[in-house]
Amino acid sequence: MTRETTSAKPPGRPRAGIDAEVFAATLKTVHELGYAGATMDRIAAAAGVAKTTIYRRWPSKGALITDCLVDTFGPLPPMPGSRAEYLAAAIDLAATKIGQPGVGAAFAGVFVDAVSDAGLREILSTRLQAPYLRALQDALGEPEDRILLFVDITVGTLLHRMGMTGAPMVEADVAALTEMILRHFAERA
Amino acid sequence: MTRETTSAKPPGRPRAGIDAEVFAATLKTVHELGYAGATMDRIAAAAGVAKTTIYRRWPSKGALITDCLVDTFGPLPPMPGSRAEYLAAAIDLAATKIGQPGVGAAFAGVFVDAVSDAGLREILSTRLQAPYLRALQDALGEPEDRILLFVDITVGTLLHRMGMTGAPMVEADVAALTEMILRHFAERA
DNA sequence: TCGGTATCGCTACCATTGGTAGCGAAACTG
DNA sequence: CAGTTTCGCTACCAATGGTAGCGATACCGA
Repeated sequence: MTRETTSAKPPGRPRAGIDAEVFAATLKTVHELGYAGATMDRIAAAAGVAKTTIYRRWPSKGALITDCLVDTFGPLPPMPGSRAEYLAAAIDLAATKIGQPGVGAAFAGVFVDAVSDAGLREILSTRLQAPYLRALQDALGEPEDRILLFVDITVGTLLHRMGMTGAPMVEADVAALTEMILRHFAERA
Repeated sequence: MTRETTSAKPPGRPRAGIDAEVFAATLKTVHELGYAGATMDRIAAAAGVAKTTIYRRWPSKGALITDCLVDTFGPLPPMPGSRAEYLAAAIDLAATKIGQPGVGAAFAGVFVDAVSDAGLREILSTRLQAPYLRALQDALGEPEDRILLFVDITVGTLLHRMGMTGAPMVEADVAALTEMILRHFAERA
C-alpha cells in the first residue's frame, strides 16, 4: 500500500517509510485532541517526524487525513453469497471503522472542511468515495443514485451519531440500522 | 425568540435588535464562502455591525451559528393525525431547512467543530437538539434510543448528501428516504 | 437639562495554526 | 568522491478567532 509501483530506481536519498507512523500518529492525535486540536505540529511530533517532511508528501492537512482514512478503511471485502449479505457487510465495515478511535472524528472533520474547499472535495471524492461507489455499483448493478443514497444513509447516520455523542454507535442500533436499510435495498430497484 | 423574559427595565443604552440581520448575514456568508470562509469579520461586515458587537452577544462563532440554526429551524409543527404523518412532517422539515442556502453547510460546520469542543457540544445539544428530541419523544412516546436513531438517520443522511455533493437532496431521494424510515418507525417499538 | 449606565463602532492587538523558504546534514547511487 | 534527493530544523508569513480599551451614543430617572 505504501510502495509505489514505479519500478525505476531514482537517485538520491530514498524516502523513509513513515506512512504507517504518520497515519497512526494522526488517528491517535485526533482521538485525543479532536480534529481541531490535531495540529500538524502535534501530528508531526507524535509521529517523530518534522512537519516539513509531512508537507513534502501531503499537500495539505485534508489530504493527509484523507489518505489516512483510505489506509484505514481498506478495500471492500469480496462479494459474499447474497445481496443482503453484501450490503450488511458494507454497513458493518463502515460501522466498525468509523467506531475506531479517531476515525470518526477525522472523517467528520475532513468531510466538513471539504464543504468549503473544492480542491479537498476533489481529493476526498476521488481517493476515498469513488472506489467504494464503483465497487458497490459493480457488485449490486444498481443505478448510481440508489448507491449514493445507500452511502448517504449508512455513512451519514454513523457520522452523525459519532459527532453528536462523541461515541460510536452501539451494536443494537447498528443492527436496527442494518435491518432498516436491508428492507429497503434488499431487492433491486 | 429574541426577547428575554426578564421583565425588568435595565438602565443604559438598550441593545439594538440586530439578531435578524446577523442571522441573515451568517447564512448568506456561509452560503457564498463556505463554513471556513465565513469569517467573523465577514459576517459582521455583511450584517453591517462591528465584530465586537457580535462577540458581546454570542460567546463564540459556534454559539452564533447554533443560535442561527435554532432561529432557522423553528419549532416542530404540531402533531397531525397519524404517527406516520408526524414522522413524515419532521423529515420534510429537516430536508427543507437543510436544503436552504447556507443552512446545510452551517449545520455541518458547527457539528464538526462540536466534535472537538465540549463546550460547543453542550451548546449545540442543549439549544438545538434537545428541544426536538423532547418534542419527538412526547409526540411518539418511544424510548429515547429510538428517537435518537431516527434523528441520526434523518439529519445524518441529509447532511452527508449536502457535504458530499454541495447540493441539497433531490425530492425523489427524500421520498425514498422517507418511505424507508416510515416502514421502520411507523409502528411503535 | 443633566448625570448614570450600558451599548455601539472602531482600532489595535494577541495566540494559534496551516503552510512555506532555506539551510546544513544525511543517505543512497555510481 | 561527486551528484542527487530527502531529512530535520529554524524562521517566517497570512489568516483567523477572540479580547482590550477608547470615545461616542442612546436611554432612564431626577
